[in-house]
Amino acid sequence: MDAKTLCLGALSRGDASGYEIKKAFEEGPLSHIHEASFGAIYPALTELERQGLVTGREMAQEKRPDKKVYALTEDGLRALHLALLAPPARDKTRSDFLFILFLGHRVAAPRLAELIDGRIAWYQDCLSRMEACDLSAGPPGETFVHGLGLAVYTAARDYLVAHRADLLAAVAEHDRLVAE
Amino acid sequence: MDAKTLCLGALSRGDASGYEIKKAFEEGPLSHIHEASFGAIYPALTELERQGLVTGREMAQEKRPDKKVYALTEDGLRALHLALLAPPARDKTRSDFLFILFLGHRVAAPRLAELIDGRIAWYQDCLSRMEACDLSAGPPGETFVHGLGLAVYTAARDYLVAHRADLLAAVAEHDRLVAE
DNA sequence: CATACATATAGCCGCCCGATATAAGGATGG
DNA sequence: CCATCCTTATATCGGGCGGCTATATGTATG
Repeated sequence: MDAKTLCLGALSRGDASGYEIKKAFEEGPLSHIHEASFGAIYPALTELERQGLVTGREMAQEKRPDKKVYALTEDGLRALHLALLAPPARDKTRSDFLFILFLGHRVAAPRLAELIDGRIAWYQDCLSRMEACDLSAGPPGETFVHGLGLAVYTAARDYLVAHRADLLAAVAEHDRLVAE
Repeated sequence: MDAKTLCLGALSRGDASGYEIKKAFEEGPLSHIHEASFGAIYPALTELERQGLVTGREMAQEKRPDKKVYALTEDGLRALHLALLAPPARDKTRSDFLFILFLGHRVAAPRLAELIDGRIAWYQDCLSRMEACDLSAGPPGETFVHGLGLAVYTAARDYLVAHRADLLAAVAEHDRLVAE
């Protein structure tokens, strides 16, 4: 999915500004689903407006800078539906955390412990916020993905908690053997 | 992690060619951990060799094109260790599948069913291959990440199987209400 | 025998990301 | 009370990357 399609998708949930679209991908309902940066969002919105797939209107605000709010047009909704019918690209994961863990025997055990504990805390925090969300009145797709996220993050958190000590012991042992 | 660090990490497991490094990220032990393309790998290896972090040697092959095999130098190992100590960037996920599911009420139920069934089959296949791998003799980090992957993919597969019918029914119902 | 895939390397171009820039307002600490 | 940092808001730029094309040899398939 390119940045324009991601913006169309975000706008299909309701009118939003570039800043709000970024927030949706960064910490909102679309986080952990796809990525969209300011460097991609603003040019995409400009191009979508030029193509007539969205319309933008200036909105004055008090105590905050004015913002430009975008809305999907009929053409934009059609373009989104077409994009959703295209075969999805395979998922792509870029995890420095997993990469470091994978090479964990090259990292001091205390540092590994710190990373794992940080990740456990991050999962706890995510899960708390997700469990605090009531999506029962939302569209079924959003509810489904929310539940899937809960299941996956719970499994990951539980695995880290259950195997944390084993990994640290194994890394310490591995270091000991290598030192011999 | 940039492409050079990813290559250093891959080479820390053993000497390899650019093609083999790509394979490690595409379908090998590093798949689902990070991404590395040919467009990034070959320039990275060239630069790493120029910086003295790796050395490359031509290797003739029978019935196959000759290949260039790279090996880490001492400097390269040091550079890798430094990179592993840097704070990891946050994980990034780009999933067209989740994006389409999230907007699932905009997709025909039969198409959604097809996508979910395809994803269930994909998880089954991944899990079978992962369960067939015996990593007990491998470095502890690799074993840990392998176990984490198993746990996460099992949870995801189980959730899709358990909630598949509910989602399709909810989407059909959502379509019915929208049509009224 | 033509086509497709695997193995192998390389380069190119467009897209994207992270950073910087600008600006107004609130929060925090000295 | 002021400096600094954060939030909100938009925009742009340069470097890195990905996907594609290119070339080449060998095997597999229809």
